[in-house]
Amino acid sequence: MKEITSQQQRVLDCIQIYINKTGFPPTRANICKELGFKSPNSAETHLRALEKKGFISIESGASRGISIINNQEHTSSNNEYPVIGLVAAGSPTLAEENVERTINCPNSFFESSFDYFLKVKGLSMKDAGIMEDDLIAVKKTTDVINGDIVVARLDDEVTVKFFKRKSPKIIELEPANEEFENITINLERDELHIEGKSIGLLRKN
Amino acid sequence: MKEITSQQQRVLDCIQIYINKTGFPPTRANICKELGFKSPNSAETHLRALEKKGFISIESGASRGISIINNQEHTSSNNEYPVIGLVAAGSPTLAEENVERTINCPNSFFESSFDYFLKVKGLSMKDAGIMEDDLIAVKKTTDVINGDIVVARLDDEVTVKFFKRKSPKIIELEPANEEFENITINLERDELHIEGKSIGLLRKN
DNA sequence: TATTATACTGTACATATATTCAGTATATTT
DNA sequence: AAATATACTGAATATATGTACAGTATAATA
Repeated sequence: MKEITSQQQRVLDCIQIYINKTGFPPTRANICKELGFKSPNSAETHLRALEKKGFISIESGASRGISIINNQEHTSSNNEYPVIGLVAAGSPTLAEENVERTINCPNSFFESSFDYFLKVKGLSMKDAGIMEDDLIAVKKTTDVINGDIVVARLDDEVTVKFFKRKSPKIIELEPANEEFENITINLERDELHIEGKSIGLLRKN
Repeated sequence: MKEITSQQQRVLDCIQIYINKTGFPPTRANICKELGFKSPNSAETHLRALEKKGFISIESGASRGISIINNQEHTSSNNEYPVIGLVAAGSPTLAEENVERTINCPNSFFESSFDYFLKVKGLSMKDAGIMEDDLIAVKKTTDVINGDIVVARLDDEVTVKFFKRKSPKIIELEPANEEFENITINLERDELHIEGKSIGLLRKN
């Protein structure tokens, strides 16, 4: 996609504003009136340039047949995010049988992007404000630092805990509840999988 | 707004689907083709009926000048919800100076509709999983029952607590933290305002 | 019983609209 | 120096489109 010129940006903005205001795209004449052009061909050539550069698509022959092409990243569109039950055994996969339902949520809802909601079982993180059946927004990543709330898997056991690296080979998974004990992992002996980290929380009363 | 008929619903759906697919509304002829009508006037009369009942608006003379009117409640559209800081004194009004920012969120995000997010100060509800700076989704209502987490105001002091009615005249506001004490209110002496109740919670790590 | 709303077909037409062609001018690229 | 992209005016036109008019038919309402 080539660079957009400032005039073309004005035209593109004009189209978006017109759609927001009326619910349907403008005609060439509408654009001319909005931007002060005196010939419909002024709008036409700009539209063709925008189409060529991939910012809009034009349905040939159709009146008001302009649609703005959303380049995924930038827009604040919504997605259906899967809700996965935290089963005591097994990796929290996105396989269909593990998806309880989905939640529609803006892509940029939390500070960072995320991949799924995990439904929390138990109260091992209660002092961190994570209660039973809360949904934590999980970002799939292994890039975690001390203090992160991580979704960790030891063999087939999945838990949500604070991450703390004690030494290059020793990691501790700390609960936020006096009644639970730290889990110490020696990476030379035990296999630890970091499935992701929590970047937000959702609770529906 | 009168009842919509099943055929009118088909036409309305057709319009929405057409917009989703193409980015602009259909013509009469488009609707006829989609629904199998043989006369453009079939679409026209349905459109006029939908307009009369308030489901759409039609811009006279404009081609494809149809826009669907969102009747707030029903649609799964998004809204900007204000985030209000829990100031120790004063009612949590939606006045501009109290709105820290807004959060875009589907209208049907929580089980019930709600009016604003309240940013929580302090840890008086920590055992209920409500931590400092958490955002609780507040529905403006005075219709609360025992066990509800309510936003209550005593004079100018606003707090979030469990609601418990002890007797017709006595209400207790219970914190969820051993270090805090119950607040007992005698409605004959003290003035209690229930600003709303919490119907959900949002935390951004 | 008359009226109104719903649900269509079919024809006709004014006008709303996309789109082409002919120019002018400037800036950038090859 | 030639070609291409940008940024317009102005006029012309085929067609896309809204919309009115004339019918038919059924069901609900006053």
